[in-house]
Amino acid sequence: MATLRGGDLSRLRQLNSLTAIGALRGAGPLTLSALAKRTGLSRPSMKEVVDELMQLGWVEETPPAQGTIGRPARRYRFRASSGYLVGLDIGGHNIRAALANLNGEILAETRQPVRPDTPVEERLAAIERTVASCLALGGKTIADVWIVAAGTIGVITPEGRIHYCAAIPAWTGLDLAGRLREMFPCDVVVENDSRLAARAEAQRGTVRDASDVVFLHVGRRMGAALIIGGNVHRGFGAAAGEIAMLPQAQWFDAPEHLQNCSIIPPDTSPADAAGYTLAAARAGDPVALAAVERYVDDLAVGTSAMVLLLDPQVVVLGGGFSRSADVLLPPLRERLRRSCIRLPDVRASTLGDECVVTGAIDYAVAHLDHQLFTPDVPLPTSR
Amino acid sequence: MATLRGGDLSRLRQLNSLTAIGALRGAGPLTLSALAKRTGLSRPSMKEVVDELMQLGWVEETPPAQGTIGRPARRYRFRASSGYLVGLDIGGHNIRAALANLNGEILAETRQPVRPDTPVEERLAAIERTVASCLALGGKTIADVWIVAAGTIGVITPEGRIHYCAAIPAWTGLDLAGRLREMFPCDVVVENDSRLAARAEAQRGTVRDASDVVFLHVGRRMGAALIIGGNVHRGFGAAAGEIAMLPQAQWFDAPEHLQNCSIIPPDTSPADAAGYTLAAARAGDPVALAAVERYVDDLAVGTSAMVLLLDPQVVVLGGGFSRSADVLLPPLRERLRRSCIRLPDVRASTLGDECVVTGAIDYAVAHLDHQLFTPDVPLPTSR
DNA sequence: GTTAATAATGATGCACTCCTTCGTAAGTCA
DNA sequence: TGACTTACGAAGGAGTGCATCATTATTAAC
Repeated sequence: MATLRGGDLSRLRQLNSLTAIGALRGAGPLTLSALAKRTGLSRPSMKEVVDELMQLGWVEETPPAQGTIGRPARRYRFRASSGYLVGLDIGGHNIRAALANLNGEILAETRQPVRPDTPVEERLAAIERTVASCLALGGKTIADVWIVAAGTIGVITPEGRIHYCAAIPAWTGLDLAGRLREMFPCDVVVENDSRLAARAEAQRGTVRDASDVVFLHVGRRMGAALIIGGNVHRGFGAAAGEIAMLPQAQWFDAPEHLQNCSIIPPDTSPADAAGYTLAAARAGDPVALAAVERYVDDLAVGTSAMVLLLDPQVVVLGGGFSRSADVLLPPLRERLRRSCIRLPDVRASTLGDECVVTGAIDYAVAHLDHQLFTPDVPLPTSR
Repeated sequence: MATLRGGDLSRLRQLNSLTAIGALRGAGPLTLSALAKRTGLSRPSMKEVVDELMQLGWVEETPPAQGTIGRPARRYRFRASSGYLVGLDIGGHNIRAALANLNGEILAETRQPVRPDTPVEERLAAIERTVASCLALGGKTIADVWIVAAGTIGVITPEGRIHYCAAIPAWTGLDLAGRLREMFPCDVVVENDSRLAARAEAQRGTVRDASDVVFLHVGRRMGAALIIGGNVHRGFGAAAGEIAMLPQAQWFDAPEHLQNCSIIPPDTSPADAAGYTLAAARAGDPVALAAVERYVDDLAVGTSAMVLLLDPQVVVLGGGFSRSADVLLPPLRERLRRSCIRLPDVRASTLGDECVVTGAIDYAVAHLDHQLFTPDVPLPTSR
């Protein structure tokens, strides 16, 4: 009720225009009648709204559907190619970029390996290269891009500085948003990677149906994010979800159980170690199974805390280890059943390694929506 | 954006009416011009809105202000006495009732002691008596009451059953909402007591300015509640905030440190034991201070988990022990500073023992607002 | 006591948005 | 080719909000 406001007749038109845009973005091309039905407006009114939106460049006409009875209806769709969005995943070992249209449909993706100890300037240069190649792959230039949304490991400030980053030591203290703004002449937003992955999960993953979700970002690093009331919870200082910092949660070192298991061949690369243990556990190796048990024990402590505190509808296991959800979920469920009041639905993520960069695109879309739905914020020209 | 909808012209009027009601509820009597200024509408339009609201019985005129230059303006106010609200705090040792008008202004309060082992039927009878005497005290009858909002210890289901209650053993399994509905011929809502106290704190307490808050409900029982984005977070199964159930949080038995301190005289009643320890600690008794340290150690573990997870703007210490905030807050701050990324503002509640019953009234007001702001929900007749 | 200043009131006309209705147009099907 | 179906477009009407202006009630100053 805080934000509920009436106003002018033009405000009403604005609301109806936005509802129409929302309907068009949600579903593919729609006829006027279909739009009217969805928004609750009458057809003539809808016509006027759509005419206006076409004039503003937000909506365009598409060829009518074939083979329908009666006079073929004009069809309209959101003009998703008025501008483009770039998503970035700046991780310890990889930099990923994605190019998407205003609907968040991904048109191109690129990836470049880096190392956790890559110096800052070199890493920033790699980011620029990755984005440039992604734009080239999609046949666009940076001038076509409206928003760059970047996700990175670590605790970030609301303004987009890296407050603390254990995974990329040199990252700590960097004004990432500032540096990216120097690099890209458009709107830049920066967010924690786990929260972006959670967003992707809520937008296109396994929890599109739920509005209260605990997202576990598990892999070589442990992270978490919360979706509350349908929104990714950011926290007052943009530091929500950092339960790994609590010693009692036994989270920080939990992956060690999997990465230092005695059955791992000595020449295995660190990137594959945990995978080896998980695969062995799937095959029934008792030592690996014991390691998994210990890992899940630790994982469950922090997860229980989150579940007890938030009583979410769903817990999602995402991140690198989610590929082994078949091994991890049953014991995790078992632990949660014992410690929680109500066992939430426990699911595995269906998004792969692109979850963060996908979430970054979704974050950019949300940012655009926010601008769209907030009067007084100037929009990039759409025509 | 999910709930953002345009619509009809009547929808616009509805929005403006609700904005007007909101403005009138927030501030005392307002003139037409003041209302217009607040809502952004023009004076003539405001007039029409107010006329309609007067006709519907939501708004009434009050005598004009004296001693103003120019023609005195008519003043209008929300007709808070169109109906009444009852708040209930059903605790282990006390039942409290409050009667308030539709603005949430409390007109009468009553209290009746009970015991944790009071049988269910007897306790329900006590509830009925407490409410009856409260109504009598306020000069109203149950027919004047639109909503009864009840808070009680324990985990409740979304439907208002007691899922589990450690403090009142016989309470577990009771369909509290159902029994109260049999008792009172009006709308009945049931909520966890800590969440109600948090709501009171957000509405009239120390955190009116913050939208992300961790509320610690500390006393002989430990509870917690979260305010996220300005809303009290309830959880999918209405079981949010139950971090005390997590063994690692060391919360459940934390009050024992204060209640079983060796310096407490043997004939002290259990209700006063912790208070004795806290008072001794304030006076500098080393044994009491050590007990307080141990208590805060435990309290800080669960609090750290919540702060790390949610990154709230404020942590509020409420409940019975908040009277000793001067003793508890400094060491709690110290612990949190060490374990958290960003130390939130740590404050003491200013509401006393009536925090839950006050919060129940605020919950009833919120429920009424919800009905007001949700079309299609029939309202109690207001005229 | 009279007059000027101030601020609210009430009435009028206008602009905008949405709705209903109806005749017309453009397809499919028999 | 004609019947049927569906969409289009235009016209008229109702509801809502705004700007404007003459009127009214009160205070302040002379």
